[in-house]
Amino acid sequence: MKLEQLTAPSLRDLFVKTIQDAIISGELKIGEVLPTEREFAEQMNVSRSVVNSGLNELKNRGFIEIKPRKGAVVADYIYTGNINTLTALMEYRGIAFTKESVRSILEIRKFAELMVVDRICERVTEDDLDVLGKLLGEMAAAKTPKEAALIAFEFWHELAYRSGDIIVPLGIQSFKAPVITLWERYCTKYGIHEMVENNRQLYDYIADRDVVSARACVIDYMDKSIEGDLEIYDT
Amino acid sequence: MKLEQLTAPSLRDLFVKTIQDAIISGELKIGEVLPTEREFAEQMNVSRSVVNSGLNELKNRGFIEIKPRKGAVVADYIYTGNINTLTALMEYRGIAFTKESVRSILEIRKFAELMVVDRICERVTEDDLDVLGKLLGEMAAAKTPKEAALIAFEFWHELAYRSGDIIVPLGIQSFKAPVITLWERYCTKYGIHEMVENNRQLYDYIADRDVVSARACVIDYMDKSIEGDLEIYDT
DNA sequence: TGTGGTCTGTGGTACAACCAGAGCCAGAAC
DNA sequence: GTTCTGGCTCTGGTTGTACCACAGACCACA
Repeated sequence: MKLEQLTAPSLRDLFVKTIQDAIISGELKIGEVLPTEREFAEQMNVSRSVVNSGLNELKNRGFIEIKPRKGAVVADYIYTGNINTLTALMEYRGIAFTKESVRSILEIRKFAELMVVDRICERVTEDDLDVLGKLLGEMAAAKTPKEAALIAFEFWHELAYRSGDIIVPLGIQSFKAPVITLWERYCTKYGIHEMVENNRQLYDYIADRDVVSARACVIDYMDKSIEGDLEIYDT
Repeated sequence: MKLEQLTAPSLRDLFVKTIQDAIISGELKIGEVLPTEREFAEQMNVSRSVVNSGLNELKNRGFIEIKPRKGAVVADYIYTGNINTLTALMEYRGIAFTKESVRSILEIRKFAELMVVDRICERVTEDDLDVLGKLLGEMAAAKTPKEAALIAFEFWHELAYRSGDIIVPLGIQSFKAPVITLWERYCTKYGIHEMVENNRQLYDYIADRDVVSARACVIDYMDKSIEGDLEIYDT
């Protein structure tokens, strides 16, 4: 008998998901005034803490605006939102990401990757190559696209961390969820092997301290993603 | 008699600031195990809610790692951190940002600004120009560098929002605090007028739908910031 | 030897109570 | 009639408290 794991979501998370879905789906419209915390608490049969904490989370994600002692309204989240909003939008099953959105994310990633490559080629050590090589091995051995995408992200983040730049790894970490989602879809469509090969080639150029080829390699496979393979994200 | 405003910071914020400063200053070292929540609560004479909530905030900022039912340890925040960490680091008075860090942030900004300019020149409307023009006016009328920097950020964010791209404004919003800090320092050194003129010129090119000149304008003043004016950030 | 029970201490969660401020309005002051 | 003061009510903000599940150590016993 195969037993599945049981997990009990917290009331707070349930509350956040309920309201967030209502906002993304359009059931709650931009500018609409939300019930007060006490009304939420009473009607949903939870304590005010759950509601207060949940509304604050929704504020962090850019979905609502809270005016102390006045109330909360649904925000224009493309305007007020941030990276967390993007993550939430990408995880929302119902939303269809357009070609243009995916293009933007990939262009940002291309830019970040080039910044990293420029810096790491100048200073890469044997220790760095050792760690990165092991990640490549793990990536190749990954069984599911999700697992492979996660390791690919770690590979990228490790590159950034070891590039010596302070800012870039912090920025990259913020884009974690959206980027993993995109690479997961990429692997599902084209197979893990393709992604591993791209990274392995980049690794080889970095090992040779060959900035020019490494840059060309990044530009090549990111442009390929951007220009040629966008149709898979249209679903 | 002139009365100054009184504001009472919450216990939670005080707690977060205390621990965060200890981590950034190096008083608490990476890998060091923190006291338990109950120990914190007892010794600092606050309730566990304050400590629990504060530790979670520190986790969000990438400064600690919480292992449920085991304890919390100080994280390698350049590795685990995100945009929030960057914001916290920049707001920490004691830290000296290196030329390289500032260069990274400005390069990211340059890239983002170019993405925005490309898109908005194709689709800018009279309504857009109206709103942007008003912001320019407010920027010129700003009395303090802080105020001017805030409006400059709004101008940039408004540009991104009206460019029609969904991702870029979300990304820009995430970089809000660091970018404002940098522009504030820029204004303090060179005066508000300089910044306003840069933005006004960009505005004019956008109004003319002149992508090439607008791009050149951005590259010009961002490179000037990056290459020439970095010494002001070394303090 | 190892299995399962129990106890202790941890962070996770939820609830209740109190706080300060915004808005409204009756009624005093003029 | 107008102004404005003081208090009342409702809001979100904050904090103290209670209970939960789980990790780990320990132990009794088969």
